[in-house]
Amino acid sequence: MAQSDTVTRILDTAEVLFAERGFAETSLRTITSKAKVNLAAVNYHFGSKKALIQAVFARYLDPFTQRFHTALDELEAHHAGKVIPLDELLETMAATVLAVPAERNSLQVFMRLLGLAYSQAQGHLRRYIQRDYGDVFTRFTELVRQATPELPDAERFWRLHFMLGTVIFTLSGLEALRDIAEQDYHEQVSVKDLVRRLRPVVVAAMNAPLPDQMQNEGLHKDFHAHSETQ
Amino acid sequence: MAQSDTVTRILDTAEVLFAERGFAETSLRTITSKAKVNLAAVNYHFGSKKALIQAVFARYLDPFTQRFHTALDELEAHHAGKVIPLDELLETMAATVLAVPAERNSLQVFMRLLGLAYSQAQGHLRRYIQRDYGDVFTRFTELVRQATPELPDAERFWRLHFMLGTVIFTLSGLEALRDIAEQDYHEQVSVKDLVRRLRPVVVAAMNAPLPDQMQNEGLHKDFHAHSETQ
Amino acid sequence: MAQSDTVTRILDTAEVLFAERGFAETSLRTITSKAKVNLAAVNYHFGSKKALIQAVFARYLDPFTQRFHTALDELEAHHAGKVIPLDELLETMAATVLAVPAERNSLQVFMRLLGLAYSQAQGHLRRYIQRDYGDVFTRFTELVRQATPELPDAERFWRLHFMLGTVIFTLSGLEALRDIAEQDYHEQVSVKDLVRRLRPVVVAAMNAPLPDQMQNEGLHKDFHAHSETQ
Amino acid sequence: MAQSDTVTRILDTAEVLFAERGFAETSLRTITSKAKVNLAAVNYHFGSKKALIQAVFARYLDPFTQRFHTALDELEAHHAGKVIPLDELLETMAATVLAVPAERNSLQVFMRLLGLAYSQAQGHLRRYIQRDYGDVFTRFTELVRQATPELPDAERFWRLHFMLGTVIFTLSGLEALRDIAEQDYHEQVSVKDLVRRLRPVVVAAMNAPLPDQMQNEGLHKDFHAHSETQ
DNA sequence: GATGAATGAGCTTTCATTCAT
DNA sequence: CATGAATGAAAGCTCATTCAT
Repeated sequence: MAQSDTVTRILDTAEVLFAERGFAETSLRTITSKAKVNLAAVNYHFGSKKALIQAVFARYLDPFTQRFHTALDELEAHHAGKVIPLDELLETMAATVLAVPAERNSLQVFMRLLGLAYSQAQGHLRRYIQRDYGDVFTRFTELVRQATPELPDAERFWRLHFMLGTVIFTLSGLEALRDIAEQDYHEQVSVKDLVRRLRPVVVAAMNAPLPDQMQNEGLHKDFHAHSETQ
Repeated sequence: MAQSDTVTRILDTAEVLFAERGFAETSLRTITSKAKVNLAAVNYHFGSKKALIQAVFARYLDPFTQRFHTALDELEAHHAGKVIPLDELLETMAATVLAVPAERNSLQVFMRLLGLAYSQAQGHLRRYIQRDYGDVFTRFTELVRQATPELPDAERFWRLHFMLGTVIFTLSGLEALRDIAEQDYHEQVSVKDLVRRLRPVVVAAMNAPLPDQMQNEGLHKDFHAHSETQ
Repeated sequence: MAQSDTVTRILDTAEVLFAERGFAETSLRTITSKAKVNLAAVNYHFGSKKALIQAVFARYLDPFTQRFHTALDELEAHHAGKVIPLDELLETMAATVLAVPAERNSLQVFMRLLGLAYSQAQGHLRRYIQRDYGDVFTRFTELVRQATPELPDAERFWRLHFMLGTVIFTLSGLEALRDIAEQDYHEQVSVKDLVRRLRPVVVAAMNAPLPDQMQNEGLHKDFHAHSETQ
Repeated sequence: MAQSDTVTRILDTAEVLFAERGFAETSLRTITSKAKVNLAAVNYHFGSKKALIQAVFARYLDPFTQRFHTALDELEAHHAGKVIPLDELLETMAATVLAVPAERNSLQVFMRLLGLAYSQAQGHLRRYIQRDYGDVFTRFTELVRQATPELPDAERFWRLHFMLGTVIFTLSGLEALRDIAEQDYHEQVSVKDLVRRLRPVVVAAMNAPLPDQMQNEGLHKDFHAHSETQ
């Protein structure tokens, strides 16, 4: 068996299993036996389980960042120094996200990885992503800034993360939600359907009116009546 | 040591550790040694690790569902059979969510737990929550339906989950995001600030225009140009 | 709940479970939960699991030894100093064995317990039985000795145990064997049937000719041809 | 350390310990520490404790069935279609049983396993033996049938099991009985001695006169006087 | 007299990793 | 280059027993 074969099969199998069960719940034994490679092959080729996780991630993020940079280059060239409209930015990102995954399930893997990267407080994954792939996000954020000049910086930061949450949560939990939706509405949803549904929502969210200034807490009593300071 | 003491200490410790690391990554040994109780105490009081996880959820969800039912009762009484506006529904929910956690950090813990419950595809947790706590969500969803009569049912379902993703992602990753925001915008964000920011976004998202009908995939080529069927 | 009630229920439950699964495979938890008594009740009433096991035995062996002594008294009185024939001794024993158990199945339970007591080599049970109930067996053995004067002592010892094996094995595995017999021969067997079948076999076995003296191993080659020294 | 070494040492050690204490009373920790192999080695090589037990068994039964088939082949060839006398069948079986074990104690293991296989009502072991090794016993039983044409089928079935009980009980409890015999009769008994003693007993038992027909229960009152219906 | 709570020891099994070949 | 064997650590869980009330 050629090396590339072994490595690829490990990655393919790991990707699917990670998406199905999570990282801790997926053992190397399960991966290697399903991939029909030797148990020691993961450690041999990747060094450790953690490195395998990052390799699974890299196989996604490397082409993504490359394509995304290229797509943003084209977009900037096309608009020739003028501001790029928000919806075009979002559509470009969506198109790139959808363009990358070659196999079934892997978009979900990607989203789940992103979700974990954010939610795990200790976060070796977050640092790893920030370090290796932070540039393209910074570039994208800057373009969004130019497209929404009226938004205060902090507000934009939060709204981008609100939307990141929407997308990651929806796509990483896709399987579960799809089950429920199918059961309740007899509707077969594809990722494309979801992205179509997401577009107007994300645009509307980004363009929502600014919140009231919080001049005095007392004025918002019905909303925050029982909340404690956290 | 009184029973309630041991049980409470296990729950308190487990809650924090689960939220920090996830369920699989948190061993009973870690929980019990940190809680300074005997290792066998978890199995004695809860029966299994799985049952402990559900007990951690129950401690949040039981008072939540109770309060939420009460709050919805009051809201319905106040509106006397007429349709309750969407923003009042959302504010009621937000107020209830904020009212439940009694200790510091626990809103974040709760949200992180909810996020985990959704993202674990095999989902004994999801089934458990659906079974034991589904009623109040069904009731809430029905009220939202009356408040948004123009939305198709499926669309409403997805938008509610989009917003659920926004809220869960933001609040569960609060610590990490707070760090970044503070670093970049020198802004101290509280949960209240976030909720204030969330309100117009959520309302706008729910009221966003309907997506274009997907009559023909070819028509949306700039959006889906490179995507494969998933 | 009266004490006797608790004690009796523990004994009743333990007896059945021990017979079904063996001693080590039956936990106090299983016993107490099935008997619907407190987990600590066994230790409270009996002191330890080992003591419970012995109590289960005592409940059978105490009345057995008492009745057996009485029956042997009567037999000796009836024969007035003369030798008691072997078949009368055996029938007396059989009758006593059958007379003891009061409930359904409990003869089988008793036999299974006896079998366990013998087969467990470390044998605190064997010592316990020997110590507390050895007398009546010694008395019986002596009477058998008088009834079979031609048998060397060692030979008699072994043949008695051979027959003990026959009886214990057959009666303790009664359920399984009954299934097979019923399936193959469409025959409903009762304990009485078995005892009827056992009688001529046991008598013939006890009266079998003495084995050849083992003067030289080479003379018995067809029998021991391939055996090693053990 | 070569694989065969580790596997063999585990089997050798397990065999002895199982025979000494039983299965449930023998922990993998005890086995592996005594065999001086890693605790995980049992699960690595055998998969589970249950599989180890069956492997211990198989190491005995595989050569036994093979040899026994061969020996019966030879016996049939020698008698050229004519009926094989009972004592030759029994001696052939005894010789095969004794020929197999390579190490000390393993005959006892074998017998104890057989005893357990029969006495455990739920019986995963009995099913396993029946499935994998039933053929040779069926063949043997048929030859015994031809050798004892005068015996009713049911009677033969029961007598074979009576004798099976004798053999299993005696040999599986050998250690205990040996202790007693040594103490009482100052006699060193070997397995060979026992087999020599067993031969005439078994033959006599198989050839014992048929029991009285049970025409009327009342006629056997002295035998069953005190017995209840079971 | 009886029990719910608690405990320390030990169980089988699985883990990621390493090693010798 | 690759792998079967092996390993130390740790996992979840069950055990008989004890203790405070």
